[in-house]
Amino acid sequence: MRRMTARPANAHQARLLKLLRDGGPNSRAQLGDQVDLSRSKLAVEVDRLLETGLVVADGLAASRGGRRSHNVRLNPDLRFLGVDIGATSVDVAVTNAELEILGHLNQPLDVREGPVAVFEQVLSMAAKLRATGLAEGFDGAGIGVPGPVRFPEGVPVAPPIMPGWDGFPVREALSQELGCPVMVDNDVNLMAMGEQHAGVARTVADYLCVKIGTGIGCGIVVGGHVYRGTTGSAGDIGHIQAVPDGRPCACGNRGCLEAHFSGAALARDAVEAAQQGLSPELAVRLETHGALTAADVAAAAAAGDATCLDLIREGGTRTGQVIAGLVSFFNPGLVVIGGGVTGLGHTLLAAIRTQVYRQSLPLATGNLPIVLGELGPTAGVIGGARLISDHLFSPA
Amino acid sequence: MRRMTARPANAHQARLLKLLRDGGPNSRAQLGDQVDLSRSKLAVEVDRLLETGLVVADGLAASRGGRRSHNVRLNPDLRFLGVDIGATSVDVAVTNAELEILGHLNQPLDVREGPVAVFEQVLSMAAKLRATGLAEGFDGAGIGVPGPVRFPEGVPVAPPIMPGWDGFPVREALSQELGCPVMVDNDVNLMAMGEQHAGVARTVADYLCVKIGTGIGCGIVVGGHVYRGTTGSAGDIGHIQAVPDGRPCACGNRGCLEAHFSGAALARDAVEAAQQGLSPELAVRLETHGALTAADVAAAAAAGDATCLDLIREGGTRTGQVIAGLVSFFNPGLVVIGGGVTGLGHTLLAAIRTQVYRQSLPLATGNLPIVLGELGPTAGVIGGARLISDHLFSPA
DNA sequence: AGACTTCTTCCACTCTCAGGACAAAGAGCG
DNA sequence: CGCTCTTTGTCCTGAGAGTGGAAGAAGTCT
Repeated sequence: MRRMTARPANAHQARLLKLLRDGGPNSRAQLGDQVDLSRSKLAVEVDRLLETGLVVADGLAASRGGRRSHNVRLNPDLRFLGVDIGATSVDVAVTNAELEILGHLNQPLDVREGPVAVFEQVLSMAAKLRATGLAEGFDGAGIGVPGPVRFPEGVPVAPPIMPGWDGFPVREALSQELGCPVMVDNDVNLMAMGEQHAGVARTVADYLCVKIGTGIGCGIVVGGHVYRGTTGSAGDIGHIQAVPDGRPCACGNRGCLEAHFSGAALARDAVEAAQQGLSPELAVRLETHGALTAADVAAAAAAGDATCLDLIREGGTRTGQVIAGLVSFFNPGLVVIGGGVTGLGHTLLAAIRTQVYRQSLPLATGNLPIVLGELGPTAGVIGGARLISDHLFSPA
Repeated sequence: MRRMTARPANAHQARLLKLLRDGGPNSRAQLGDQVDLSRSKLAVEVDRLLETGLVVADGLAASRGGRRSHNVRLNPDLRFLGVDIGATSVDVAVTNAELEILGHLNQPLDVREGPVAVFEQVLSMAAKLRATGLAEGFDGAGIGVPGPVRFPEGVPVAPPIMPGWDGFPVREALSQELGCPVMVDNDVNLMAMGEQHAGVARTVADYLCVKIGTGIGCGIVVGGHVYRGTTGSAGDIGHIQAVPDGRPCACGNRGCLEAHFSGAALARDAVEAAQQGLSPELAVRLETHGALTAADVAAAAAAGDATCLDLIREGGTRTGQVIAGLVSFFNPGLVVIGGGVTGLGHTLLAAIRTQVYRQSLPLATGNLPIVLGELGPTAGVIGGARLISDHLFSPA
């Protein structure tokens, strides 16, 4: 199939495309209820969208008491690629234009191997998905990388954990390889967009999305839009000081949140605890696997290991301290916790909640839900699809 | 004179009004260079604005090489009132439609005397300004209060330092008394708007404005607009924990920034230092005035008093710690320090800068100016005028 | 079967707006 | 002073956007 290259010609068409993306197949009449255009105008714009091929007819809608309406929907052959490059693994998924995941692959992969190796992997995963018949090509791709990005150009800038990526033209390179438009963003922002599109944050305009993985980051959504900051490093909360004169951090300071709690820090703590004989559970796991990860701590904690529970609680408290400050500052309507360590689940969440509700003022916390992300590993890839669809469904 | 009640009829007119407000008298041709409208369309809209009386003809412009253009400007009889209610004093100023201050009064006043007493004072100050012939009435007023505000209604919500104000319909009451439209906001947000309109922040879209007065607050500007948070308490950074297990704070927690550094805390520290004989300079002042304020500390520090310099430095360091966290999180393009304690000047600024540049990541601080506000006590009242003019110069 | 709803199409009419033509008013130059 | 060139303001026409009414098509419900 030839790929779509059409773009909406005006704001009305863009609006309609987004309604169809978020609401699925819809009748003209239903669309009319949502957009405040005259019937005639609406018909004209829908017809033009049909001409472009972005939208296709989709049979008859159920009657709402009178004549049945003709449904329209986004072209079911449209395909977006969502790519979430993490520090230690990569997710690649194919979605349709309604951002439903049609196929999803996950592979361990060290981002430090550099852009060339990573792209090779990503492209081969994309090819594999294509080979299953899910897609003949892609109409757009949204990529997340674990570091700050100069958003308009889609280029990582000074990413601490991605040696070799600084200044690499990710957007341009992948656009060439995939032959479709590409947008690049921070992985945390992608997760925030994903949870906003299909997860817990569907109804709030201002919220924070804290991702605790190998590192810690925070997606900031203001008025429904991701806020990226002046240089694209907004939300980089891993290096906020959580413990005065605390542990040394890779960044050169001491007491950074990330040094005290993150996937990496937790793994270190777990090994230490195992070696000191504080946790027989962990010691066994260390023996068998040769290494420990956050998942081991989660499993041990689930089995009732006191040391692991303590580790989680202390990490949650540290994280809660930092989040409490952010809540006072930003006064969000929701805080979402996500990322690799969500396996730690409600023990972690409870510790964070306790600390935030204790430290922030009642006016800010009064009606503030703090919840786990709903989408898990799919948040990032859905966010990627959302990112590129927002771009493509805007007037050129 | 009868007060103006006209409002722009569409977005084009609103745009033109704001250009005239920010750029002063302007020729039609110059306006045309800025708004991307055809000459005919522009002429129509300008004519309509002239009809409403919001805009008046203003003679001929200088030639730009051809026929001279007819200037237009905002009606010079328009008057806005800017009111900045602080914890211990109130500022009232009259501006024209270009937000130039025509008259300014300042009086000490304890906000805890309650809304009725404070409004009496404010209204009498406004009357005094009117009596000087600066204004025959007001076309709008912008009010700042030292606490969180439910912005759409203009009502303070649970303000910690304003007993008796909770839920008081400030906007409605003052609108009645003044007989003109009124908008109410947090005093810190007003300062942020003032510095953005006429101060150091004219050219940045995303910045933070930290006001250190009796308390500490932070104005947040995202994309040129003040961000107020879900419940209107965004920027309330005074109760972020700066010192673990630090001093007890009025809010019930320990170690809040405000408990360690603010106008109030500094005064307490100064009295203590004087009584312990650590600072002869302060002791003398305490003797003569019976009390000490931040201004005394500033004066003593300027005279070289080591204890005072230390107090300021330590306070700056605490503040810098918190700001460093906010900078990492928000990645602003500028940080402005203002409020009553700016008298402490560059000693304070240096301490804050040192701490921020040390603790935040280079990507966020790389090109981050941290500067003192330019407008001093006029920032708030200019911000007030700006607030109401933004409202009135928007389509109804 | 008939009355009522809902949806779609068609059409006439209004409004907006851009851009060209032209006149008015100035600058610069010889 | 006269000429040319530039800039500004005004007028006009035509294209396109958009509204709302009317009528027909396709349902439901009694």
